[in-house]
Amino acid sequence: MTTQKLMKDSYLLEEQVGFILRQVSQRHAALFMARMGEDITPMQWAAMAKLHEVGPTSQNLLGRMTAMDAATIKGVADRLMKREFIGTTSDALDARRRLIALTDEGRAFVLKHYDAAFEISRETVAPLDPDECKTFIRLLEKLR
Amino acid sequence: MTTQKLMKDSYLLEEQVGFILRQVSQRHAALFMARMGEDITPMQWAAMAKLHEVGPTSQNLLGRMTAMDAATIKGVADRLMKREFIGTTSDALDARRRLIALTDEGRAFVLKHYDAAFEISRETVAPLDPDECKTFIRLLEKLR
DNA sequence: GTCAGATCATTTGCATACAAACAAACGAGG
DNA sequence: CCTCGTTTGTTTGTATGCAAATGATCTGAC
Repeated sequence: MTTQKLMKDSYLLEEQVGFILRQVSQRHAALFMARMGEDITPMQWAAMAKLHEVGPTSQNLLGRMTAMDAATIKGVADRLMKREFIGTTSDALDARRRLIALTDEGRAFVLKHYDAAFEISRETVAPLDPDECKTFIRLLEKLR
Repeated sequence: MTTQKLMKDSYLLEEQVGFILRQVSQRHAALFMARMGEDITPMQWAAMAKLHEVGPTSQNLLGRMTAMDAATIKGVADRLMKREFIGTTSDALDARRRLIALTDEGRAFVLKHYDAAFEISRETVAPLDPDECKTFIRLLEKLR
């Protein structure tokens, strides 16, 4: 008889999935900053890319589509508004809503940075070969 | 002759690895909050777990070991100090350094929450079967 | 020994994040 | 038509997260 199974492994921070996730996110953010950091932040880009994808929407809905809560999307929208990348219109059907839409300048910005955005995604998974990449994305999607 | 390869896929936010990474991190944070949110934040836990692992260290070094920059670890350390989970001693060999160490209360806190911390890591990868989990961790580590 | 370059800790400024609380407006059921 | 339970947008407060600048200190090359 040994003490097998009675002894638990130590809790090593480096081995915890949450910690590794954080480091990978940090690396992704660094890649983003290197390519587009002069021009825009990751969250502001996400909001504009989604707006470009789906067209005008309410602020809260845009937040839900970009995984930002109401308080967070408010700040992001305010900063995009200040730069005149987006504009608002009142909704005739719902007095609470403000429709958010890309301005011409905002649309031009998205198109100009389209390739860089693709490249950031590619760089992020560059350490993986194509098969590994497919597997990784598939498993990652199961965890969201 | 067709136009194959001339047409690029659209940039869909949902498909970008950075966006999925963010959602998985959000889910992990939610699991953390559900289990330990009343007691501590993820970053404060990371700092204490690392201190428990390696013993007393300087603030900057602790930051490096927990993937926090100097400004971030400062705030985390201040809040842990206020709760008296950690304490500081001056370093006889280097007047710039302040050695940070767990207090008895801090050490007791870590031990008390050890199991919950393990459980959070397990829950995070629960949607994967054991083989998938091994593969996922292995690939994730290649991206950090 | 001294001095330039590195390290440690701190501070400021800006940009997320999210819980909690609110007022205004909507919508369905009675 | 009224009311109760949502939804929308906003604000406040706390906690990261990181760039950049600063002052104090250390360290290695000369």
